[in-house]
Amino acid sequence: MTDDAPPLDAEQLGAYFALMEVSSLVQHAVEQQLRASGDLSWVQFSILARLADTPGGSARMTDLADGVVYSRSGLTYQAGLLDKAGLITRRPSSDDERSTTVTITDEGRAKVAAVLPGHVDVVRQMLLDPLSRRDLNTLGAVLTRVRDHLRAAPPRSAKPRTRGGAG
Amino acid sequence: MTDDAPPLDAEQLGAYFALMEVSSLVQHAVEQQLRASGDLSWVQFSILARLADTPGGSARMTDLADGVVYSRSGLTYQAGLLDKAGLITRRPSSDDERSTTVTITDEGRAKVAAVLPGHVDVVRQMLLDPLSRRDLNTLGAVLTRVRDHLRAAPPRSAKPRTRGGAG
DNA sequence: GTGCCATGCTTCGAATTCGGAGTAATTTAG
DNA sequence: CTAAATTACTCCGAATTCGAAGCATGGCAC
Repeated sequence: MTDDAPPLDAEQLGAYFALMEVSSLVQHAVEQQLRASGDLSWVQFSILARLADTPGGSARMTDLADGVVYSRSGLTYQAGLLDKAGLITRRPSSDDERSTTVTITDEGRAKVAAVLPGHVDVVRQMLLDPLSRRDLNTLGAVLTRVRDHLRAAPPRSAKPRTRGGAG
Repeated sequence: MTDDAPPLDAEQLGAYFALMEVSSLVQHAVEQQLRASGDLSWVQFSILARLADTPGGSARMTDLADGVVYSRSGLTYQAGLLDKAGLITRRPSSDDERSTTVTITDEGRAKVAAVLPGHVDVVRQMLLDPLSRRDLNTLGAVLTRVRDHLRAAPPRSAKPRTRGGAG
């Protein structure tokens, strides 16, 4: 077991709880707005936005799943919904037959364009408004560093693909 | 409608995305750890932790729901699970008969104590390690300001309690 | 005291999520 | 080239989540 796990002090706890609460609140509000303005969930919007931001408007399922923190099966489900709604198309990748290439449709782009202003509004109102430009830069810098750290050393997804060599 | 919603610039987008991704990653990892070490979900842990931190170890459902960003029905469900597991007890409040007072049991406290070290470990490893003390303070301060702002002007939970006479 | 609305919680049905099993295709080893 | 391992995705069942409706209690007006 853990021999010594010194508790977190007030500052650490405060930062942790504030992070979780703020992100929860923001995500909840964004989800409501997205649902009301375009019948989209947060995940669906994330998928569409990511596709819209990609040069060809296409990506493989895996790339999508990596970008969005999401299970593969959940992504399949949502992609099915999006497909049925005509916002994306799916077809086997030409390069790898086992891979599915997802492409955003014009209707999908229109949907993103339609909900984006409201989305931005909510984010601005909830997250950006109370922050000075300086605070914003700092927040971005700090969180980016954390994210890079997480990507470099994921505690759960660490899949040493060559289990034998270096440990 | 939104007449003009100027898009977010790179810094704003970066901060927003980084916030959502980091919190998602951290929550996911914490959830895995909690599940593995004590068969608890994040919400269940939040409930227990909040109760354990309360003087009498008790709280009303409403207070719990306010603290955790959660629907009432979801809280009822989780409280039922926690009750069945013997980690909390529920009984009608002596003050308000319609209110349910939730109290953490000794077993509940033991559970919290059991999973806390691992929980702290994960948080430290994922969030705290890559941050300097200075960064941590800044992060906490900035996020706290955002949270206060959100609590002061909730865009969705705004519940004008005097509905204007009409019913 | 009686009637009416607000509040607190639970139940219900529908939708979403996850992990694991299953299928198909690519890569690697010999 | 053939067999085994790996990778990519989908299907399935179980668990969790939410919003709306329902039930009971409390506060208030009269």
